[in-house]
Amino acid sequence: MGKHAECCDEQCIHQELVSKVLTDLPDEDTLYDLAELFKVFGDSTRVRILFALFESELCVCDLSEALAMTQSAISHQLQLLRTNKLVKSRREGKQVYYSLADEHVVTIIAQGLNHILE
Amino acid sequence: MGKHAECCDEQCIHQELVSKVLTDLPDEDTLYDLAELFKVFGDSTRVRILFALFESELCVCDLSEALAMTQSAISHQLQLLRTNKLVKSRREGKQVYYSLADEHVVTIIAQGLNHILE
DNA sequence: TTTACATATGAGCATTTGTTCATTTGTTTG
DNA sequence: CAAACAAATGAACAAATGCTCATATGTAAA
Repeated sequence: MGKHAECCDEQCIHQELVSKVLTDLPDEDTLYDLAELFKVFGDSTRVRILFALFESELCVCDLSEALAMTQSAISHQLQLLRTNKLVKSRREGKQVYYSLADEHVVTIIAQGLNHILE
Repeated sequence: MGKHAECCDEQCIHQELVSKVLTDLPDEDTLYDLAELFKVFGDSTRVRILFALFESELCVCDLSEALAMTQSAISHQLQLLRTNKLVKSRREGKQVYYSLADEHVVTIIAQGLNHILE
């Protein structure tokens, strides 16, 4: 005990509280996955892509045009969004259409907006 | 038009959709702030700190002990959390107690959990 | 006022991240 | 089949990030 908290004399540590925190903390995997999920929302390019998809499904080219970014940049970000199950894709001929994977995406972004708009 | 979408021949672009997306996209500042907010949640150390504060307010030393990290590392992250108004602090003697700034924090994390737990 | 303790902070460094560029893959049309 | 187009992908590189270490600041007790 006190292994990492050599910063202070342990007399300032509230042991009961710390113990409770330790038992109630989600497991490492959950914490990691949760952080990874939010990391995906933590980039304005990806947020803009998601907002764009609020309207309707769009192909890579549409997104590229709407966000004024290269096809490659958009495509890379779409892969990341897809890996994290925030968007899904559907191929139709030469084009691939992307859309939101589920309603969680909308809810999470709405909560975020709530916070920054105070 | 088509400035950045040299990837494709514009014949694949759905102009009406793209136009609608452009008018409905939030302004740059909002998008940036939103991404910045989620970026804060996008790190497992910070997520762990927030989870710990679900229990009760804790001093830096408690957090350092609970998360098994140095006081400096915790302190740096707390500053970031404070700057983004996710936690607030209260000094009591030599110690500084941190707690969640508001309920949005809980709601946002809950939504994130919902998503990863499918 | 000196000493000790709790926290904050700046600089440095290794790692991660987002974009670009070049190329490849998949699909349709001639 | 070859040619053209839409999208995906790997490598490279600059920028951002999170931690460590050393030190500074703020507070209380001796």
